Amino acid sequence: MDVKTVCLGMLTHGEASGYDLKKSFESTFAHCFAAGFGSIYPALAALAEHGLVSCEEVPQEGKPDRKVYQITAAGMEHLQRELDNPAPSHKIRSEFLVTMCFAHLMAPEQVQRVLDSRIEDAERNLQLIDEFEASCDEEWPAGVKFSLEFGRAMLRTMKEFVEQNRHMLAEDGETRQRSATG
Amino acid sequence: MDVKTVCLGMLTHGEASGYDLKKSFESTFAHCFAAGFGSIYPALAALAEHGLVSCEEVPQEGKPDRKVYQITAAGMEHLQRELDNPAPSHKIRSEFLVTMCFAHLMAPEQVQRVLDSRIEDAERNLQLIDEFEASCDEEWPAGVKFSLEFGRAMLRTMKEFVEQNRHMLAEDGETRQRSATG
DNA sequence: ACAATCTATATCGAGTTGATATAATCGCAT
DNA sequence: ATGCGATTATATCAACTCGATATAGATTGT
Repeated sequence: MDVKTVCLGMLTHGEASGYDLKKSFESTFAHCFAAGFGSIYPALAALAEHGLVSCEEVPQEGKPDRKVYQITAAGMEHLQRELDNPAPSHKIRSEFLVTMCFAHLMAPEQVQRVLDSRIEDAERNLQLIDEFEASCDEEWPAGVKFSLEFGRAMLRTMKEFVEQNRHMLAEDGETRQRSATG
Repeated sequence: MDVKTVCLGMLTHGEASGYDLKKSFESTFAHCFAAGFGSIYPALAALAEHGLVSCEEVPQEGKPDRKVYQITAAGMEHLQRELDNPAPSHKIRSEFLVTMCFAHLMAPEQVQRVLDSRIEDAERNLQLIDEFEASCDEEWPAGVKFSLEFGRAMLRTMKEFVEQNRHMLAEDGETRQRSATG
């Protein structure tokens, strides 16, 4: 599954422009799948080329034309085939955890800064989910709610884990210097 | 931070070939950072070109030469600068969660298959962490332990969440058909 | 009056993914 | 012994993604 498929899925909620889809990536899907304009626009172009979406160009004075995309019957079929994968992936790419693996090469203050920023990031993302759910109660299908609650549960665990285990990396400035400087 | 930096970090544990590093990506780092040969070999080549690692070609009869890489002083400095990032990222890319967002477009049995496979995947990964920790108690720095325990905590939450909330997606075959077929 | 932010599209280089190719050796079962 | 698959080991390639950058009028805030 790539950005194309996710865009296709988003279009089942109704027609949208690339800009609109970007907003979905930053709200509904923020906790599970990121995509920038550099992926979205080529994806929409490819979908249109294969007849999976149709595009209506809405002229606007001054601004560039607003290109509004709509999923086609062929697109709907394609999406359903993509959703047939029995074991969709769930991947982590964590500079944070890699960094922590090398904590013994870092200044202790830097390690604590990194842990603080991870907690802050988790809190920020929890708040985003809260705000999103508050702003649109009811209208989303159960799966979206499931996905958001999943994200919330993971973020809570992340925050609590860092808070409760940061002492593992709070060196007393003795172990580190020995091994770092020989 | 990219694959280059992670390879550099891995080499602080001692010299290794691209093949050896791949094994690290599949064990110590499996829960936080994936990389295949298509990333690792170009990364090592680029690191060697910039003098951040040195390469010793060990000829082997029949097999291609084994290229053993070692981190240099310049590489060590570079690594430490990379580790200075105060807010390293932690990214999710989840085909699973995207799929669940569109559960209302899927056959109910397929939804349950996907949930089953997610639980199995979590169990498999928890087991991998258990095995890895059992096989090498003591020798890893605290940060690696922290990172592994973090992975374990997240996987446990994932498994429990799916087990306890899958009923949200267990439709009674009534809601779905109405909205799917009109 | 001016700055910042928003709407809106698009491109590009660098980096990554996943598949594929090559080739000898090792363990094991028939 | 012979054959099979797994392991050791490197490498490439097309397709895809990321993050930065460019453009440009409209709106909102100070």
